[in-house]
Amino acid sequence: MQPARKTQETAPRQRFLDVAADLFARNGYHATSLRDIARALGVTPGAVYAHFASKARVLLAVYETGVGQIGDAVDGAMQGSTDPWSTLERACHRHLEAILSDSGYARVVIRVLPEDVPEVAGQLARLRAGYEARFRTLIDALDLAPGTSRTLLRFTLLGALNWSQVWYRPGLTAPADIAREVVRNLRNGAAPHGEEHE
Amino acid sequence: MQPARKTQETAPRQRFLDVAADLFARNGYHATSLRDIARALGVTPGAVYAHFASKARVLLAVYETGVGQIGDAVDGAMQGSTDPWSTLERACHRHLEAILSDSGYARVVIRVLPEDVPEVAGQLARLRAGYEARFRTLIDALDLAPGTSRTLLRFTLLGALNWSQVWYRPGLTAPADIAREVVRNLRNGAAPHGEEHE
DNA sequence: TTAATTAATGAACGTTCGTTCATTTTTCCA
DNA sequence: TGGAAAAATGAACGAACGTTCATTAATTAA
Repeated sequence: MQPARKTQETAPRQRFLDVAADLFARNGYHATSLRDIARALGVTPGAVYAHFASKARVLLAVYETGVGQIGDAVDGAMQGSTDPWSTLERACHRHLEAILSDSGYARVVIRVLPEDVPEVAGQLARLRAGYEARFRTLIDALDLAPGTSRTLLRFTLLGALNWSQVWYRPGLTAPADIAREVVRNLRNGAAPHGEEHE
Repeated sequence: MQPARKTQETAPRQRFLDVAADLFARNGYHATSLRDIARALGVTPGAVYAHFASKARVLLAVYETGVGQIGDAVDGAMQGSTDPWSTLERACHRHLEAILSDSGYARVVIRVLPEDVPEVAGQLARLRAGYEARFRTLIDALDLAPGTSRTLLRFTLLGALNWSQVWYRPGLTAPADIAREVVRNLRNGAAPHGEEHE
């Protein structure tokens, strides 16, 4: 018989990742030291190296989990086919919830830019791109006015959503409401309906 | 006779600011050391302190210039009254040109977040807010569909514009084209005209 | 219970950081 | 041209950084 999966194999590693995700999300990568992470766990700085080869690898592991979390959330919004705009709105809702949540994992993916950490920049960028591909799919499914650039629409949407990390404070408009209005504006415009300029 | 304005009074200080703006914009605040700045000028680290009290003060000075540059650019777009949407588009065009330009000053204002530098966070935030007030004015002048949140529209627009720092590469769509399409999408929507969902 | 494996220690390493300061060099105006 | 003011030097400071490693403690499997 195969030995049962080792119990709690990843438990201590997990604890490191949890606090690293939180600190990276809250203070950024460069402003967070390994000593900060160790201190938050009541542990010595050297302990990190029993689980990770370097600080950059810690970030990479956080990124992987973060992309997984937010990717799963958006995937959940994509299945169960209603019309493409509603699907997009649901995906935006999930995306916002993730990047504004208490969990640091997803927040790190938006807050820390790949080029901030050259040692793993390529891998971070690939993870990010893999996630964002979902929005390419979502937008490809839309019926758009002729001449509309889907690429620019994607960037516009992601920018509008991700920038919320800069201004959002809990207690303001809920993520669901933000998603609804952003998508509505991008779909039908904020100008009064019926008005068209020549 | 008043003494002529001291010739080049600000010349050396200016040179420090120029390279600091460039490095802060390119690599971020924490990833840029005073030694990097000094090295780029062929000068000793201590030389910085003949002009600035601390690294944070260097950033603050860069921020002030940056907010001034981008503010002037947008102010220029706001006078000469055409219709409010065209004015907004021109302002977005200027905003994009500034934050994607070769000059680091304006880029720093978008790239470096106030809370990244606690020593001067309040002052940075105030400078930022003073600049962004222009967009409040611009959006207040728009005729909008009932129920549209002007605040959220402003955040959406600024997010869409500012996020371009993450994806924009020279040679892609020009700032003028980006501004035109972003504003068009937010005004009339990306969906085919005439289509409305129930 | 014991042996092997995993986790963490604690001290230190070399480096870099922001910063200080007495001294020297450069610049500018009278 | 001389003297004041501005600018930069160069060496050093203490602190913090990421990282290493022989050693000890804790956990797990047989």
